Amino acid sequence: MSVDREELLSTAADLLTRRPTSSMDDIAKAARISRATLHRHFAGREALIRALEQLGLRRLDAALDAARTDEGDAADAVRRVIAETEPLAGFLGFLVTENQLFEPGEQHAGWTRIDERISALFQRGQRQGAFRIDLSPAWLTEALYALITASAWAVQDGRVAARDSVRMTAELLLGGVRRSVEE
Amino acid sequence: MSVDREELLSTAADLLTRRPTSSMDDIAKAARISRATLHRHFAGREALIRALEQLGLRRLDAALDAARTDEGDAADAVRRVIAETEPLAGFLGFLVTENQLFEPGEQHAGWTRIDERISALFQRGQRQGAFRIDLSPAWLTEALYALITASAWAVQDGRVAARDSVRMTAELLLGGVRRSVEE
DNA sequence: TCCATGTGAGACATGGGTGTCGCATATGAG
DNA sequence: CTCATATGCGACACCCATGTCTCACATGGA
Repeated sequence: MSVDREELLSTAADLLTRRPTSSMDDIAKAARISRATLHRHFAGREALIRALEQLGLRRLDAALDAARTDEGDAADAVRRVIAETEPLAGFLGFLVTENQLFEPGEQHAGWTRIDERISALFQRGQRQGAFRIDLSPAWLTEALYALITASAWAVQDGRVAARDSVRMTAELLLGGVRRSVEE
Repeated sequence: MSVDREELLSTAADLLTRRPTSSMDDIAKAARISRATLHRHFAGREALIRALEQLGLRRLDAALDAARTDEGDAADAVRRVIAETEPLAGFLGFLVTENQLFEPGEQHAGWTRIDERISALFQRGQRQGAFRIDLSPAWLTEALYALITASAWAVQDGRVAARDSVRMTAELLLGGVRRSVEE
């Protein structure tokens, strides 16, 4: 009888990832509940988006845990991060877009922790001599987000094959476009 | 007396880049004209966005011309592209976001010509042996857009210094994160 | 069985943006 | 100067999403 809040959030996330402009009514229909019930669980659209943001943060945190960012070779860790976050890419893209759309220039507190986890990985790579030091960890973190999101959209638009997505993203971020001597 | 259409579009572009959710009234105020006059020049918000898209395409075309994409070393040409498009980055980010928001999965015809110009540059680099061939030109093109936009947002948010923006973007795209032997 | 809780359906008011119109006014060309 | 054109201002209706409410119904536990 009662609605599973987590499942409701997942459904909303899926729908909004595909159609970012979906209304509360659309979301309710997708979850097979009435709009009234949706409002009973989330005070309003604002509250729903906030909850989705928290969901995204939890998922991203879990993905970073699974990627074991502080273990082994830094480059391999970056590859694992990309592989683990790839299923979240579309959803994260929605959150970033939503954020950029309604409060450009501001940054939510919840993301700083995630940023720091990723930034720490790049710093580790720099300390160990595997990564170049003339690119700031903050910029590398931004670039990682951008490439993961771009990859998801490119797959969605059919410009990149889904099976190549992770490799393309990782290889570009790690090695760049220029042909290198090593590897 | 008469309104300069180009100047009006530029003003709208500036405002929407800063505040993507601006209403027609906001745009009219920013251009110091009445909302009625704005509607006399553009049938509606839809038409205005379309016109802004055309403006973006023209500016991007001009930037690619200025970058002389088919001259000299391919890597240098990529650097020039980034340098020339950097002033447009925020505006292009708005267009991409708007597009992704209202018609995800679709691609506008006008962009394919631009895509092909950039893609051709990457292909040239691959043919000349300067660029690696295991990353498709289509993906590299997407990545270029993503990094330029991300760079603009990072600057806007204060996470990257404006003076480092072009270098950071170009260096990451060309060389990647991994420390390389050359250079 | 009885009752509390949660849900569905629909109605309702509200707010904000949009699109259109009429009318007064200012500008520039002839 | 005269007139056509373009603009400003305000009003109006319209649409859509949102938020709230009521009432009836279903479910599950005591």
